[in-house]
Amino acid sequence: MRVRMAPSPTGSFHLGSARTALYNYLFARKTGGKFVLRIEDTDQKRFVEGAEREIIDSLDWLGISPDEGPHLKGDFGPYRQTDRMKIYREHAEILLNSAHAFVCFCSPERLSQVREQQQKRKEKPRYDGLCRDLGSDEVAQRKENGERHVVRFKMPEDGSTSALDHLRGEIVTENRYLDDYVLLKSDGMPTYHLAATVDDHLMKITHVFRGAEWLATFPLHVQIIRAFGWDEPIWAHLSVFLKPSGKGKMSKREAAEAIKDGHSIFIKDMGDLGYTPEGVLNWIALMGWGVAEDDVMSLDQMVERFDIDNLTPSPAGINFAKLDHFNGTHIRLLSPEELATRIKPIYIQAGYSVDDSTLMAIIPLIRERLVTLDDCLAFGGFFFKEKVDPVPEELIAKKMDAAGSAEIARKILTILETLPEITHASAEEPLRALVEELSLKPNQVFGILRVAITGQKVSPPLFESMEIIGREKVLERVRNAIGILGNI
RNA sequence: GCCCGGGUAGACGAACUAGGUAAAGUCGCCAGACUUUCAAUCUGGUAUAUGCGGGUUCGAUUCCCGUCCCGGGUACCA
Repeated sequence: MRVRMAPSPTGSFHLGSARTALYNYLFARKTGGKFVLRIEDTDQKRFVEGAEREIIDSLDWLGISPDEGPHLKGDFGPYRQTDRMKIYREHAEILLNSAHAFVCFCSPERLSQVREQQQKRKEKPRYDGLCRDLGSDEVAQRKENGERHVVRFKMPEDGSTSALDHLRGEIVTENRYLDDYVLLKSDGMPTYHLAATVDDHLMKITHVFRGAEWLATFPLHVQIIRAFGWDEPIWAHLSVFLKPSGKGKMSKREAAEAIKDGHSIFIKDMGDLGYTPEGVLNWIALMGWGVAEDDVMSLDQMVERFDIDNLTPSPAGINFAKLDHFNGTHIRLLSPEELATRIKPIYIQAGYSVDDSTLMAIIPLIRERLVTLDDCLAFGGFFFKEKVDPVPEELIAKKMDAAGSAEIARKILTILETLPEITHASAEEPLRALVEELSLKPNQVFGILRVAITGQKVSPPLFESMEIIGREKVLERVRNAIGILGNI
């Protein structure tokens, strides 16, 4: 089995493309086949520099790299369509010779005029067939004269085209609704329709999983393949992604705004936002794939369970809450060592100097609190700081004033100073005794201490944290807090 | 306008493509347990709905007709 992902380098690699790639990858692995990356760069106007690099990088980041592609070896190259121009011209020639295509000299101006008139008459705009039956002599002559021309597919005028989509079944379209689509543009470049069908055949693609936006020209592609007399691949048109509400597609503006909430539909942003490849993969896998149970899956598990019969044709709303869920779940599935190597760069980038033993020590304290990897800053940044800067007001316990809180802090200090070592085991008992003695809520006493030690109201468990921070710094931070409370 | 898809709780999706009890499971949300904050974990709850209206049928998410909504196409873009 051979499958392919054929993006055009015209913009950022997004969720939809990623899922198409994933399904292709899963199918290839499942069947022991090959996953091919082909760059469809025939549209020079929309070409974006660096987009191909981003596609490859995104695939690598996700861990679903292709087996063949422009950056890899392979027996079916070249894998970039602009490097295959000769092939397309030859194949256009074949269709011309078999009368499945014709040369068309109509100017864009004439075509838009025709369209206008058709629309005025409430007809469907389509090519009016002026050049459909030009004699070969005339064609040769006009070409000789240097007239600009394209090659169009000669769509049968009668009958209908039946195409089989694996997810939807038979899709029947009457040929009179189909157009004489352009195959070769006047600049010599092929259109998608020619290039993709030719390449899929030459690259021996057996299954085409592509976006549902191709459904409209699906009959055309089937027609082209039949005109060549080739075997068809199995087709599956994957549903589109909708905005979170499930109503309508996400606009460019909405996509840009998602970033402000820490979300993105672009794979290149995922790492920076603290998402893991495992989480993202699991998330997109389940948009359009009905998995009955145990839906937390590793890539290997997905390969094992993937089945194109379980794919759904209906559109799926993008649900970022679910991404958070899968991300957190996969973070907790990581080994402590693996998690450490992933968050270490985040601390370093934030300017902390990180020693590995402290890092390993805090992993058990923060791992189940992380939704995204960069949450490690919020939950564990204070471990690596020389000193913390509590917000004065936050040091004041509930239902108490600054003086009262300072008083408690002093009592805490006294207790901690008597301890030769501050550990979970040694500190908990005396501090709880203090809570009893003052008849306060644990929350009040520990709250003061928490803010003093960590500089924040929400943190990993207190006693374990103090143990890691060490006696010296703990005492210093408590004294500092007492000072702050005294100045309020 | 026309053509082609899609429409099951707030979201994803089950109910195997011969019409036979519709909503399993996941996320979210709410509550409880645990508790030192936040989580994690466990338990319970939440949502009466097959877009809508007809028809065929003993019986319709499934078949037929009409209609609405969403998406794609209607390009020398992919």
